[in-house]
Amino acid sequence: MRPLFHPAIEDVAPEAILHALSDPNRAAILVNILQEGGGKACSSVAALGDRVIPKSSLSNHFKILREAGLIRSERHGVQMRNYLRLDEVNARFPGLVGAIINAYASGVEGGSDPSHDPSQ
Amino acid sequence: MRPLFHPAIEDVAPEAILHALSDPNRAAILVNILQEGGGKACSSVAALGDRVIPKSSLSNHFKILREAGLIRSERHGVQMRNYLRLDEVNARFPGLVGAIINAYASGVEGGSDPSHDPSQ
DNA sequence: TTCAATAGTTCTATTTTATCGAACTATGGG
DNA sequence: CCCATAGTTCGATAAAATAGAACTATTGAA
Repeated sequence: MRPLFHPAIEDVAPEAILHALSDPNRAAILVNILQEGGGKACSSVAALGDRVIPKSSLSNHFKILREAGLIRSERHGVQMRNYLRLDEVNARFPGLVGAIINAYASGVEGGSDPSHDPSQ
Repeated sequence: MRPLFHPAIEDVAPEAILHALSDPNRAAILVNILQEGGGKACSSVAALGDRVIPKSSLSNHFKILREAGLIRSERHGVQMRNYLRLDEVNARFPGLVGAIINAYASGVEGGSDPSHDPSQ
């Protein structure tokens, strides 16, 4: 099994990030990891909303996030832990990921905090 | 020929915008329109960089931008003029389009003005 | 050390989406 | 009416996403 490719931050392309996050599932995974902070396993996001995602699809989603430069995946024992590369990505593309996360949050995908009204 | 669908701004989804702009050609078209200001015809962006885009593909790109809520297309005589819906989109998703344009600009895709230094 | 369980990856077939040439439609002018 | 221009739609092919099934890696027993 090849050892998981992580692009250097200078090789990360905007289109890859946009493509990765143009899928609401993947955006939700990113937010999920962000909320944890400490490295999330694939299996712990097996369901997003009411939809159960097959693990082959999940694995692919993580791969796309990884190869877009958004996350780093490390094996810890039997499971894989995923960490955001936010600092690097923010240094390269200031405000990009934040604006995307805000955009998704302004819709009504109230996963954790549906108690406010953003912008209007 | 159906009269071109433009979504109401409140129906515009973040994933549609990200998907639309995850294609560098479409991002370049958007920037192109932005630089003009006054309504750009499809045919006037027939080539982006060194690549000539077939008009059926171009038409499709404009359609995707339009249905993502990013542009408005109006027929003026024999041609179609395309206008950004930036104010609306910015009101709904603050900073999103700007961050995306900046991200693309920080790479070296100098389509029309290669005479400057893009940050690093 | 062999076996089983867990966590993910890879393979493969199927579906979905994108691309682009060719044909078509719309508008304006001679 | 006919032609030119500008764009859309159609249709065939190519590329990408989805998800079930099989495989690999790691850990922890027996």
